[in-house]
Amino acid sequence: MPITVLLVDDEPLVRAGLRAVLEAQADIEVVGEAADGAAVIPLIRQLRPHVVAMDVRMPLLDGIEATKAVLKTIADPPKILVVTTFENDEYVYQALRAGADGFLLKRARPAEIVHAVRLVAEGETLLFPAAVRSLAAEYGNRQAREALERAALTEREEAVLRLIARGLTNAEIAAELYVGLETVKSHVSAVLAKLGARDRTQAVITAYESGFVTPA
Amino acid sequence: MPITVLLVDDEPLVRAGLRAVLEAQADIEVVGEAADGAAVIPLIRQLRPHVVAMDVRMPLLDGIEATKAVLKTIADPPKILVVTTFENDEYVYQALRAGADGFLLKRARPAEIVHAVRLVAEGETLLFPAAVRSLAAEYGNRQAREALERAALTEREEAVLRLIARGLTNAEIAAELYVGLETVKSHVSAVLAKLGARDRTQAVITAYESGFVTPA
DNA sequence: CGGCGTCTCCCCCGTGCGGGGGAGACGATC
DNA sequence: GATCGTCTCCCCCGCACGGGGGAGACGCCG
Repeated sequence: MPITVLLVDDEPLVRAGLRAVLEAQADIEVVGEAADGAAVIPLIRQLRPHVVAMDVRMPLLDGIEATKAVLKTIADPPKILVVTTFENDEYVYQALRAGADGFLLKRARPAEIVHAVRLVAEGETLLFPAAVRSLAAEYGNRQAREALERAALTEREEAVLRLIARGLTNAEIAAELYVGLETVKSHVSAVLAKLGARDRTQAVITAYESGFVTPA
Repeated sequence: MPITVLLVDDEPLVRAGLRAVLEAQADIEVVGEAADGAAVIPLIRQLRPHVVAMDVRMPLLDGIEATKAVLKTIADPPKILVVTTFENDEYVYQALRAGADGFLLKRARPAEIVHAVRLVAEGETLLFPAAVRSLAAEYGNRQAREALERAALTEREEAVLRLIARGLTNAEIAAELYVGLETVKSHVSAVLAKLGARDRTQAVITAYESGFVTPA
C-alpha cells in the first residue's frame, strides 16, 4: 500500500520535479496535482491522499489559508508538507502554526524530499530539531553528529547557526531576526561554545559535516 | 533526429522538473545534467548537445561565467538558454550580454518551456533577438577570456581554499604551507574575489555548495 | 514562592580579518 | 627580449569578530 501524495504548487515545473522525484520510489505514488490552494479541498475529498505537498506562496489561496481550510473542513485530514523556496520564510512558520506537519525546501536533495514525505506519512512532524537530527543521522558523520547532539542548541541558537551558515554577518543576522547586535553576539558565542568551534567559519563546517545544513 | 539538451542547475528538483517536461516531447531528448557551471565544458565536449539550459545563479561558476567559458572554448557551441527564477534579474542581462541565446523563467508553463527550447535550437533568439546577437558579437572573445581567468582558481589558491574549508586561520595556513602570513592573506583575498565571497565564511559555504569539498 | 533557563541587551578590549596599495623572483609564452 | 601570470612578501588601515564580564524580563517548574 503506497503512500499517496497530492502536489499543490502554482509552478508546473516544481510539480513536475516533485512528481519525478517521488514517482521514482516504489512506495510513493503521486495521485494528483493542483495549481492553487482553492482547488485543494475537493481534490482531497476525491483522492484521499496520505500527504499533501503544498507550496506556501500561491495565488488566490496561499498555503497557510489552504492548510487552515483543509484542517477545518476535512475529517481525518491528510498530512501537510509545506514546500518553500526560502529557508527562513515567515510564511513557513505561519503554516506550521496553522497545523502543517512539516516543511521542505525546494532546493533539498531528492533523497531528502523522499525522506520528508515518508516521515510525515508515518505521523512524524518534520519540524526543526527532529528533522535536522534525523537527516544528520542519515547523512552526517558520527563525530559531528554527536557534537551537535551534545550541544543541544536552543531554538534561537539553531536559527542563528542557520543564518551563519548562509554567510550573514552578525549585523545582518540582527536585522533578519529583529533583535540587537549584542543579542546576536551572545547567541553566536553560545553556538560557538556548544559546537566547540573557534569561530563562525568552523561553525559552518560543523553545520555541513553534521548534516545540520546540506549542500544543494 | 531529436533536439538534445544538457541541463545545468544546482537544484536537483529543477533539473528533474525540466527533464520531466522536456522528455515528454517526442522531438526533445535530455542527454545530461550538471550541478554547476564548472562541469559544463567537458560535458558539452562529450555529449554535443544542441541546447544547454543553464541556471544563472550557481555556486563556484555561475551561468554568466559558464556561458562565456563555453562560447570561448567550444568550437561550434550549443545554444544557451538561461534559466532564472526572477523576471528582472540583472544576472540575466549579463548572461545575454555574455552571449546566451535566450532566457527562460522557472515558473513558465511546460508548453512555454518546450517552445523556448525548440526556438533556440532552431537558431532563433528568445527576447531581444538583435540585441543579443550584437552584444554577443561585440563582447565575444575578449570578455570571455578575461572572465575565465577571473573565475578559475590557481593551484595555490585551491590549496588555500581547502585549508580555509577545514577551519584553519591564516596563521595556521601559513604554517601548513611553509609560507609567510602575508602570502596567505594575498591568496585568501584572491580566493574571495574569484568566488564572489565577502569573507572566509562565505567561501566555505561556496566550497560546500559547489561540491569543491564534500561532507564526510 | 524561588530557582532555573532562555532571550534580550550593555560595557570593554584585543586581534584576526580583509581591502588598499606595492614589489621582487621565477617560469612560460610570444 | 619583453610580457604575463603565479607565488612570494611587505606596508597601512578600519572593522567585524569573539571573549570577558554583567543584568533585567519572562516563563517554567518544583
